[in-house]
Amino acid sequence: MRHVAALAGVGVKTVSRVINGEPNVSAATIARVTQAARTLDYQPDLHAGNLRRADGRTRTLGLLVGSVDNPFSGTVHRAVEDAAREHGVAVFASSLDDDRDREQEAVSAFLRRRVDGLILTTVSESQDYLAPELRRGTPVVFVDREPAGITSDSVVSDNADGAALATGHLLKHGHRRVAFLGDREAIQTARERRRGFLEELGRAGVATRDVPMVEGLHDEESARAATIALLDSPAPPTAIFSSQNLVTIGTIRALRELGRHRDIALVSFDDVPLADLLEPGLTVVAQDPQQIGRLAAERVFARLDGDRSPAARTIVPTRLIERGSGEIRPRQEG
Amino acid sequence: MRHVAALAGVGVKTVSRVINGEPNVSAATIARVTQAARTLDYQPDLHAGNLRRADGRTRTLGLLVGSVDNPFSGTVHRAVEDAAREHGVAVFASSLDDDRDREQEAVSAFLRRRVDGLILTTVSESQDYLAPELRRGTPVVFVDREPAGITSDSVVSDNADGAALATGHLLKHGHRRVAFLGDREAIQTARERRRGFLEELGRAGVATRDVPMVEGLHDEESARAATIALLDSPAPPTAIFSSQNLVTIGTIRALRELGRHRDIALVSFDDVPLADLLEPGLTVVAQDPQQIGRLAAERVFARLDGDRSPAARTIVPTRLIERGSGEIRPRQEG
DNA sequence: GTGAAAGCGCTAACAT
DNA sequence: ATGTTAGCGCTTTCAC
Repeated sequence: MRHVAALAGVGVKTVSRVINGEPNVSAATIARVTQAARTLDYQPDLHAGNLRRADGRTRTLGLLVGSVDNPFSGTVHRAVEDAAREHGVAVFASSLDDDRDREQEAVSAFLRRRVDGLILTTVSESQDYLAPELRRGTPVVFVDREPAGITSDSVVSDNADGAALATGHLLKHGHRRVAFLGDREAIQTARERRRGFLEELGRAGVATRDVPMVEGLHDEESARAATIALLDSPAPPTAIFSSQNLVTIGTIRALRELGRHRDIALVSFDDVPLADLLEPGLTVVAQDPQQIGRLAAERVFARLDGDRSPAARTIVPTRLIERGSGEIRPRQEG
Repeated sequence: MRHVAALAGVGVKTVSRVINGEPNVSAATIARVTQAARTLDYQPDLHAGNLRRADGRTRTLGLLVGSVDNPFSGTVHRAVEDAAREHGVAVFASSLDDDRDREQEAVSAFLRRRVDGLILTTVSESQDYLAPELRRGTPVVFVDREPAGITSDSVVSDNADGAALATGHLLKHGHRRVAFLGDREAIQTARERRRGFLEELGRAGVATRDVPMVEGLHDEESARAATIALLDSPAPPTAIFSSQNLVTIGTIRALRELGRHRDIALVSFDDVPLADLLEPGLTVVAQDPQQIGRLAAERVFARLDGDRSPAARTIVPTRLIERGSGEIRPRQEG
């Protein structure tokens, strides 16, 4: 900046004024400074400025998602990016991998870089370590999963409701033996989905001891193995509710291998790419990751703009999409 | 930091030493400072430090990919993140959307934030605007597409070769009328894929005037419409080579709609999720986005570690995966 | 083993 | 309309 000032024959503050579009600079000076900056390929150092700037904003935001190569996360990320771009804000993205250490590490990396706001998917038991940061006024919005041990904004799907929707759909099609393939119990959304599933069965008067449940599934392979074991058991289910997209894919593979994909009903929580092109098409309870990302980002920016209203829990509705697999009726025995 | 120093009853420099794990501090002092930092929830400001630090590294990297919600980009991103994490480096991710303005905007945003290195997918005609930055010593690695108007490292798939592979596969299965569904000509990889396609046809002695080609396809819908028009034409193809994943999906939808998915052969450049679960399975020339991301990141870190070797073009091989759709033979007329 | 002073690139506050 | 001075939170250099 000093060099630019020298070349343009003005003081540094004038350069600063031109760069930041502040008033009270003559057109001629603006031109000279702009020209000098161009000649020297000057790029203002945002961080140096923020050190002194009144609002101390880095125009940077930290985003922690399940994994940047997971389609759900990707859509959330994209929505956040779009909102951030409108505000001239860049986004740091990290993958959680449902690993507590990664969560700590990522948050700490964000904080050391003085992000203006945080959008987080978490796995740790409590996010109370964020309390000091919240007190400092940094907006933190939790996405996909709600926070624990702390109060802050969150944007989540209605997991219990969506699971009930899926379960009810299977019951409506005549199933009584509906299996539940769940993720790890440590994951809040997994517990919510199980709750929705069980409550819906309860309302229908299905004895839960008749309900095959497998939990702790976290990837395709474990889900595939669990499905095979389930169908090989003495009292196999006629329908499956799989509570997460990776699990769903494993389940589909297992059903294909066993040649049962046309007679075992399947509803997935979470949409998967190309679900409509499978045969049968995959019936899902779809979340709306685009909306989740957008609302979370809007929340952050509203907070940064001074919104001091109490922390809010925003619920993004899920939607049942019938594509075939969920409308299969049980063979005879029903 | 001043507060921590005061609380611990030491000078600021000592705090600095403790934070950065520098030698010459007594164990007792380290303990006192660490304790004080914890009590005050002190987070060192990385940027303030970098202002003065000798190497001036922000431990930050800028990544520009097609779109963060595209599976190819997501995998590249994830590989870059993993490599970056090992180096304590955070990554800014942005989406290009094949838009020149976004390219400029993103690069400029990265530069203003003083990233240590850049990993870029580009669309502009020339990246010569990066020359000053390169001279300054910032490592820039181009991924997926090679740079123009500038010399720098790149990591790309062998597009022409992959296209030839796909085309040869179709010819081998008896096809003579193979259609080409291409992306915009402005995109370097699109041109390379077309070249590989045409060269392979040439080697087989197929007259190129018999080759139906549609270019400028950029999304599912345009590809779907193009496929329908193609099959409705007086001399429809018996096989299709689709040169990009979104285009492939549009093509599959069209073939399904027309009920031709079991008699028109299809090979896709780029894998798509669940391609093996479609019926017929989708034959693809798969790229290796994980490898592309990893190699690009390694290149950046090698440069940051002082590697001054000439700019290199790293080619990541593609691989033909037979899954059914590419092995369909032409009906009679062949 | 520790601290004081200077300065990184910038902006705030107050000149002029 | 423009320049000067101080200082943001840190690391450097050098002294103790």
